[in-house]
Amino acid sequence: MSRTDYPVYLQLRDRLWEWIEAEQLTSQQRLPSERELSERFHTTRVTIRQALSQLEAEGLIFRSNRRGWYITPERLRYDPSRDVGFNRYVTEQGFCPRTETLFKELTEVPDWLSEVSGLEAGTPIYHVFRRRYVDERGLLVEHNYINPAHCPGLLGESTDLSIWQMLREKYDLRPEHRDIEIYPLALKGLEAESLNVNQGTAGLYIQRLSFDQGGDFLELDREYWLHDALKISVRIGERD
Amino acid sequence: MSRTDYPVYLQLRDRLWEWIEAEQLTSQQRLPSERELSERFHTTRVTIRQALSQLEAEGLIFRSNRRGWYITPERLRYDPSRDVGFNRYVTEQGFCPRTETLFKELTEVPDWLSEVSGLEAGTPIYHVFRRRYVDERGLLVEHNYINPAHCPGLLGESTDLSIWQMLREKYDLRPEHRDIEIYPLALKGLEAESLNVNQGTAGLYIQRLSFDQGGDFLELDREYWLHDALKISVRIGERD
DNA sequence: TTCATAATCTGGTCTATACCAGATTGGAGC
DNA sequence: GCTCCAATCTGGTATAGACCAGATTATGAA
Repeated sequence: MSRTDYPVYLQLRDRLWEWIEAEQLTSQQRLPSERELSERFHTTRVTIRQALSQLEAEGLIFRSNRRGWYITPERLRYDPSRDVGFNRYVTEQGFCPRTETLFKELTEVPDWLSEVSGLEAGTPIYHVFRRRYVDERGLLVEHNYINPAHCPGLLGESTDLSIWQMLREKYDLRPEHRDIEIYPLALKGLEAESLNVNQGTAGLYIQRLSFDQGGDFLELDREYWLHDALKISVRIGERD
Repeated sequence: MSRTDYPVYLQLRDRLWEWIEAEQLTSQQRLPSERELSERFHTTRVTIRQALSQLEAEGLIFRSNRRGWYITPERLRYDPSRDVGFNRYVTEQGFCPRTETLFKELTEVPDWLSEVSGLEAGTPIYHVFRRRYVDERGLLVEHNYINPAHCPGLLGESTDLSIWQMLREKYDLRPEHRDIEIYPLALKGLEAESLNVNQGTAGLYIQRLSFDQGGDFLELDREYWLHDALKISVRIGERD
């Protein structure tokens, strides 16, 4: 016996879920168009969109701008406390990674970065902006702000692979401690455009601030992930 | 010069933001009703709701069911790697905490818990379900599954304070290592109802699986937070 | 004053429709 | 086969209503 006073769009959400399971749709497969679905389920496009938005919030489906709705791939497991490069841990999980460098520049430390890093505002800083894909779906964009005092000439290197691997192998740099911040936010502006999603799409923000043994600022990493793309997984302890 | 091809609801989002700043609205203050806003900004309720939803996604405002829109309080900082009780770290940040135990029971280990904990399915397990407030806004609900082998009679104690403090002081239990998982999800079912939010509201899921020195399962913690309620903040390193 | 009830206000849901812009597709011409 | 362009398909945006249910407030009786 189902609750009859349940709103239509929630009933549709459940029916769509069941329909997707029954059809055995899998990762990256496309759903029928909204107009077709609204006919099939005897409702309007507005209401079917409400139901689809629910499934989107739950991470079952995602939208590709003006192309349609698709089944969301499995979440990527991610441990921000470790230094394993993106390409490596994506590959280890059986997916195909890709990184695009959207731009890189030598610029000046802005005020907000000065506050968290301890660097003096106006001094030089490397800034790299990259987009990362898994199985050809763009999952995140990332800003890296790197202290050039410890790695002169970094921008001449390729930034399509792990920056930390490069810092380690070329400049013998490794972080001594890190301040990590994580919180949900809405993707907007440059980040939303770069990921080709609508303004206000749910996302997850991950920030990592790395310092060396002497307490010097090494690097700031600001990642903007799609909300359905990852599952953070950390093991604490097993030491002392 | 503003982009004229910008959708109305995004212009409204920005104008609402500016209006809120100009009015100096602060934490927990109420916005005018949607009907009033749609008149004031010369648009329809549907469109104003789109703009409000954007600000909600950004965490600037939140809705209280059929009561209105309110300014979101500052995010709570939270470090899931530490054992500081909820009441303590909320108080330390200048807020007022409150915890309600919605129910507690002695039940049997379900299959999914058996898989992650190593306990045999069907064996007894304590289950506590609580709701936590900050400044009288319900921010999260939490399920605790506790291994009764290590703390007999736990349910007789009050669970409105820190469970870990009790485990530490009464039963001399402390976790040796933890597996933590964090990801965004949609609040639905029991969790949405308990927090008095609409089905599909954006949330953040935090799971902590704790084991003692011998590798025995101690406790599983499943927290469902409002997406705009917290900022996870962890320091890694400064050891070895 | 207290308490129940009625009126009112609020966001939540839903219909039916229209047009837009970007993405894709199909066909004409080379 | 190829390129280019037009037709078509897609989701995205917007209007103008309507009614509902829960929350709040005003009212009036005890």
